[in-house]
Amino acid sequence: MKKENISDAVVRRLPRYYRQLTDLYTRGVVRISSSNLGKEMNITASQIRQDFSCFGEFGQQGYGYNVEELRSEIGHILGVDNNHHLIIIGVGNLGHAILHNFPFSQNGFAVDAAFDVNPDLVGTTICGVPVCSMDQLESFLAEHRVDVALLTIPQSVAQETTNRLMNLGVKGFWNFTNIELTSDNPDVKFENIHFADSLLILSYRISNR
Amino acid sequence: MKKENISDAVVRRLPRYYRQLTDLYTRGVVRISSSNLGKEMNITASQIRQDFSCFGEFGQQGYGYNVEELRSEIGHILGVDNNHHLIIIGVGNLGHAILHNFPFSQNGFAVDAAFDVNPDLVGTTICGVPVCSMDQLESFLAEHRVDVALLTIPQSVAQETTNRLMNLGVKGFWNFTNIELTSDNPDVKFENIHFADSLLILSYRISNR
DNA sequence: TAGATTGTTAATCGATTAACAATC
DNA sequence: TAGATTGTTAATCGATTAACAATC
Repeated sequence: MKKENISDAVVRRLPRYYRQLTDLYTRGVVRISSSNLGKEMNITASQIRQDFSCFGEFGQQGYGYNVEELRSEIGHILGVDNNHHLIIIGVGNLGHAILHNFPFSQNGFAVDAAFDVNPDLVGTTICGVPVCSMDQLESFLAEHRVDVALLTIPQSVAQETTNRLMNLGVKGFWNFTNIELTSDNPDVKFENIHFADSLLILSYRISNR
Repeated sequence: MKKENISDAVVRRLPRYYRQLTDLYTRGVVRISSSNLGKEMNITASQIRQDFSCFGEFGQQGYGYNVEELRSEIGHILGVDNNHHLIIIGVGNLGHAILHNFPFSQNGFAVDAAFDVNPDLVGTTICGVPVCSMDQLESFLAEHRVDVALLTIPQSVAQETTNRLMNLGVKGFWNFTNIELTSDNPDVKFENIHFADSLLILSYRISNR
């Protein structure tokens, strides 16, 4: 159990472990060894044991890992039981779609409000989430703890809106705009969904044989 | 100029270079050195030169890189001028949003058709793209070349639909469902947008200090 | 020419894999 | 107990960084 210096590569594998273990759990599998888990996921058993050992000792020699317990441990590491609070900035087509489809609560997030500049939307409620005016950001954040802002706004206002939210204390940004956001506060974390980058990577792969 | 064994890490950086160079180009910047590009992108100059040198010699000693030319070279490597053809499988909220918002043509893709099981949608046209029945997949693919299928369908049918499309010759899958798709044909390429994984990575980062 | 900057080779660093003693 | 499988240390592999001769 080291707990220090967890590499980015390890962290990026955790959600996939969590997904696989959830799947095993719902299939009724009680225990699994690193080598069998590796076979299912196309990962070496070594890597799996190495990854888990960054966070603790979750297995038992001669037995392997208890699926339910390991799933819960990894969920805990990922913070799914932290009851995070999220707001949505920008309720266009994409914001709408995510609000409708994405299982926020399953991933430990509560969506407290959405914000948009469109006066036709302000005052309405979408999937139980009230849509507020962007002018209300300051007053809302004065009263509510917000851990993550989901950004589905035009590129042109993305960085300035991020700055505004950072000044109001928001530390996590789930960025769906296709630009790189920056902060000089190292406590502020960005996670990007760059659609275009993803499609271009696929484009590369199908273009070269 | 090696051209063999381009690592995944390098490929995943290419779209970001492309984005940055597009930005520089629209800002009217004519030339840039690896060290200045590195400063803007928070990457070492070494890495930039190493990355580019996988594909050719695009710079000039004492001068640096011509922005317009380098941008065009990287675009070419990514295949943006290959006129790829794409179909959308599943026109729910997310499929709709992507169809409305995503600049396919800017990234070298033409959207030829969308497919859905919902009879209310079949026969309509969304953003100039005809929505067809899933039953028409076979006949459509018999007549049209399709390079990529964008999947925004329920998890429960994702792998079987993928198999069906692979049998019809589709080699690229842009997967928005939150499961891992597999193929035993090594020519078939998957690129995933795993929303939940992304949010959980952010959840981890904001949970641990 | 002198200064700047490339492309590439060599050195370093970090991540993955292999091996194995510990132990359930 | 014997077999299985962990957690961890050591070995290997690959990716990033540094250095520098080549040259515009």
